[in-house]
Amino acid sequence: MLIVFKYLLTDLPFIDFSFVTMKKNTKKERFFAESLKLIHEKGFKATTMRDIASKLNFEVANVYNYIDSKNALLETFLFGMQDEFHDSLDEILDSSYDPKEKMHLVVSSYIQITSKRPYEQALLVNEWRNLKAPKLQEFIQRRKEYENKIKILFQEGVDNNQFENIDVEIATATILAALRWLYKKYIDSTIKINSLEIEKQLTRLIFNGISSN
Amino acid sequence: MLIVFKYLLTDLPFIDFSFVTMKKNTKKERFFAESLKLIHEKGFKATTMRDIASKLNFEVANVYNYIDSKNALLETFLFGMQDEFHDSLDEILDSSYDPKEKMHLVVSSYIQITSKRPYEQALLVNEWRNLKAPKLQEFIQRRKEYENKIKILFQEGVDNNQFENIDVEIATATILAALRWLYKKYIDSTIKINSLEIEKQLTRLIFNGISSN
DNA sequence: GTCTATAATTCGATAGAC
DNA sequence: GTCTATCGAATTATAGAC
Repeated sequence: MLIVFKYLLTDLPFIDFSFVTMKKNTKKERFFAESLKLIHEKGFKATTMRDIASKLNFEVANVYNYIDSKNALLETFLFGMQDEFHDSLDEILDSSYDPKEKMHLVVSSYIQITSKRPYEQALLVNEWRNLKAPKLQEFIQRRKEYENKIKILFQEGVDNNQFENIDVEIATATILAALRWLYKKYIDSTIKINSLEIEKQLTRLIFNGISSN
Repeated sequence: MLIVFKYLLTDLPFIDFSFVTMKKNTKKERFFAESLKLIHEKGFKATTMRDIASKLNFEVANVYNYIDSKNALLETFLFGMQDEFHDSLDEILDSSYDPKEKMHLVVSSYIQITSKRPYEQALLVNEWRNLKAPKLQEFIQRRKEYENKIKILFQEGVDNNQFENIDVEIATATILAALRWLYKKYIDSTIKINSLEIEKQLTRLIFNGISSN
């Protein structure tokens, strides 16, 4: 069974922090786009304000025209992206689909978001550890809530006999792990990627595994 | 089908860099064990030589009794761990099992190594980006070779009609992603973990997915 | 918005005595 | 092996002129 609910994907709430995919008209948009790429390539800690300034052909002090601090820059990317995933998940869970259909939708929307913001997703996966004291706990807390929602959804599917009776923690961690690597494909690939084909293959892997018959 | 080849797991080549699981008799062993944990918890860049010295209750200069540089410390952990995974994989691939049996063995040995060295595995997954110029390329090259071997193995299984005809890149990335998160469970969990049960569940997820029937 | 200049701190690493 | 002392470099961030 393979169902694609495209209508929902185009209805995803739009949050305006897509500095990469948007046309870089204003200097501010270009600042965030270049910063985002730099942080992805070098890592947050290894990316200095001088690196960013140099990339934009101006001096270090000018960086502070756009942001208050280096950490605020990271927070902007991470929490913006986290909001997007949460809003998308909540919309799916609030629908009347059954657990299996909902899980299909989760996979589908996850791929959709990743395809639109692969660099932000890379930061979400790799750089969240660099958040500072109050923001870090907030981030971890929200991520835990996200994972809990997936756990509950999976458990409903087990109770429903739509999913195999697998340990909920292991299943959830594995499903999310199967989705979290995908940003690499969108960033590294030289050719245009067909997200529908990705969705088909990843869905097959998550729901039916690699074994034939 | 669920086969566990335990004999092979106990035959894994032993590489003596297990600073965590070994009893910490000598000061050197304790130095590496505490450094490893610190780097995992704070991240490599955020962990200072002063942090390490403080943890071991001596002064910064003493750190250099054990290592030549901060980067050499990271290299020790990462390349030691990489060697272990490679040796284990090569031994499996050199056997006469069929592709599906070999893939079972890969999963099994991967879990085995992770369970023995969860902190080293955490560094292997999260901290390799901090390697410097010549070592970084070497690391990436070796990891690419590892992934290529898995790709080839999967393709053999497809040709063999044992695996579904899924895109090799996507399948390989997903299989490895399903294994790479596991170190967290061994580090975070308070209760003793049954690796055989983990193996059973993860194998089921990878080979048959979450769907029932 | 852009620059120069610099403050204030932190970090990796070394020298050299004991 | 352990210590004190310190160097030199790099970093975030700010002040203030244009």
